[in-house]
Order: sequence, then C-alpha cells, then structure tokens
Amino acid sequence: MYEKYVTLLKTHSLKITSPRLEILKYIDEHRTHPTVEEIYTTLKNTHPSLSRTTVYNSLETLQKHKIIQSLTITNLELRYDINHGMHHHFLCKQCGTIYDIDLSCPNINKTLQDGHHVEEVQGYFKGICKKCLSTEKGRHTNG
Amino acid sequence: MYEKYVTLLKTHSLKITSPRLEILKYIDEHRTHPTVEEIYTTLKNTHPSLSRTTVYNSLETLQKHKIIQSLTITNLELRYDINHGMHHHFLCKQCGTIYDIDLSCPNINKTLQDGHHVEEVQGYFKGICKKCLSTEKGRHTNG
DNA sequence: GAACTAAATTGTAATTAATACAAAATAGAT
DNA sequence: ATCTATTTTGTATTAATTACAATTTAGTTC
Repeated sequence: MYEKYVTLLKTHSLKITSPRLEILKYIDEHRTHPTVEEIYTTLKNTHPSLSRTTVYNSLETLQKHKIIQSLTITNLELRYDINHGMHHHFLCKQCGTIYDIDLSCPNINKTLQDGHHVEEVQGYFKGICKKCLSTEKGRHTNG
Repeated sequence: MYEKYVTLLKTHSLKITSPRLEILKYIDEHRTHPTVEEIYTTLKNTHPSLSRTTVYNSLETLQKHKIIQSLTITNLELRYDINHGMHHHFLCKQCGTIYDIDLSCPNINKTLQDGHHVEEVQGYFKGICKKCLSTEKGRHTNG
C-alpha cells in the first residue's frame, strides 16, 4: 500500500512520517493537480490530527526534492502535481480542469537560452478543452 | 507623451482616464514585469489620489482587452507585462529578474492539442541568468 | 528496547494578495 | 450645461501563505 512511497522518501533521505506518506499518496493517486486546501480537507477526514501547516511544510519538502512540483496556472493558488517525467499543462477556462499535456518543446532541453542557464520549464496552455467543446457543439446542434 | 496610450485605449473603446493612461504608460516603459504593489506605490507618488483598487480594476480591464498580460512565474503575486508579440519568460532564481525570451515553441500555434482548443500559451523558464552566472564565475576565479 | 536528539508536526497568530461593495467622481454623449 | 453609465476611491473582507513556539516523533545509539 505505502511501500512505494516509503521507498521514495528513503531514497531522498527523508523521514518516513504519516503526513508525508498520506500527502504523497494523495497527489500520486489524484492526478487532478489539487490545491493545498483540497489535500488538507480530504486527508483531515481520515487523519483528524493533520494540520494545515503540515501540509504546507510537507509539500515544500517534497518539492525541494523534486518529487512533486507546484503549478501557478490558475493564478489564485498553488496546485500540486507528482513529478512524472517532462510534461506541460492545459487549463480549460470553462470547466477549470487541468490536463497533462505530453509534449516536449524542443527548446526545453537547451541548457542555455540568451546565456541563461535553464533548470526548469513549465508550459501553460489555456483555452477550451475537448469535453467542453463537444458539449458546446451539442448544445448548438440540439437547441 | 500620452497620445500612444490614448489611441490604444480608443481602439478598444475604453474610456480615457488618468489612472489607465498612467498604468499603461508605466507598464510599457518599465519592462520589468512589475507587481500591482510596485505600480501602485510608484504612481501614488505623482498621483496621490490613486487607489490600489483602481490599479487592480484597470489592470483587469487592460488584460481583458489583451493589451497587457499577467504572469504567475514568481508564485507569490501577479506580475504584469505589455503584450508585445509572442514571447516567453525566464525567471532567475538568484536575482529574481524576469527576462523576456523571444522564442516560439512550435507546438504553440497548433490550435488543437489532445482535442483541446488552445487560446493562450505561456512558457516559464527558471534557472540562473547570464549575469548571475558570470558573477558566480568571477567569484570562483578571484577568491 | 529504553534513552536521546534533531527534525517534523501542530495550532495560533500574522502577513500578504486579491476581491467585494457602496459612495463619490467623471468621461463621453446629448 | 446636463445627464448617465462607467470609473475611481476607500474601507472592509476573504483567501492563501508564512512565522513561530510548543509538542511530538522518527531514527539513532547504547
């Protein structure tokens, strides 16, 4: 159940704590790019002693170790995502869903750009998602 | 002095007001991707009646008309940038400077991606800028 | 397995960015 | 000059995040 996450934390010489395991598991199993509040309120149900600050602290630690990453695509608050290989993000302006986009910009791996050393790249795409487009089309067709 | 901005506002059928002209001029002349607070405190000096809320309102209006755009590259707060053709951004993790990056990801203009309709693209690059790299190198060499 | 210590968790308080809203002011039209 | 819808302004709130001190605990040592 948790071995995967125990191993991951050990690999990074991080202490194995209940909050870290739960948070990591949650982010790994919910690829919805959740907010801190979503993670906190959900886990609070099954782990009442959990503190909001702990969620912030744990996320920061996991991020420092590049196990997870934070997104600012929604402007309002940080969202978190497990670090599963290079990918970008698409935000639907209508339904708010954030999709993973599996493409790699060829400029991404060039380590120098205008003389700057690039360590991280995040691509944010915004528009209307496939699902909303089809609903919209259906609505026009039917009524 | 302000004709350029008067024209721009007129083109978009926006009322010509002093705050809008000042804010637009500020963003156009300071390509440093300023925060709301930077814009507000700077303009407050020469225009004491200016309200923080007005800065927020004006920025929102200008953004809706695609005259400016907002960036979330620093995570903490929104930063604003005049909309001068397609470009991306580089944030130096050391000095905090945000540079414009004039490259266009070939995927950017594909209007559909996984069936999603892309309307906007923002590329955020993070690392160490040329200037900080050279300072670092100098330090190693000299001491 | 008990004792120890550095690190993590917790809860509260404070900070910061952004938004809501109503009253006053004003741009542009008549 | 008058009028009206829009904009500006200031205050009050909300929401996300950070600071910090006290408590607890993971992992080590004996």
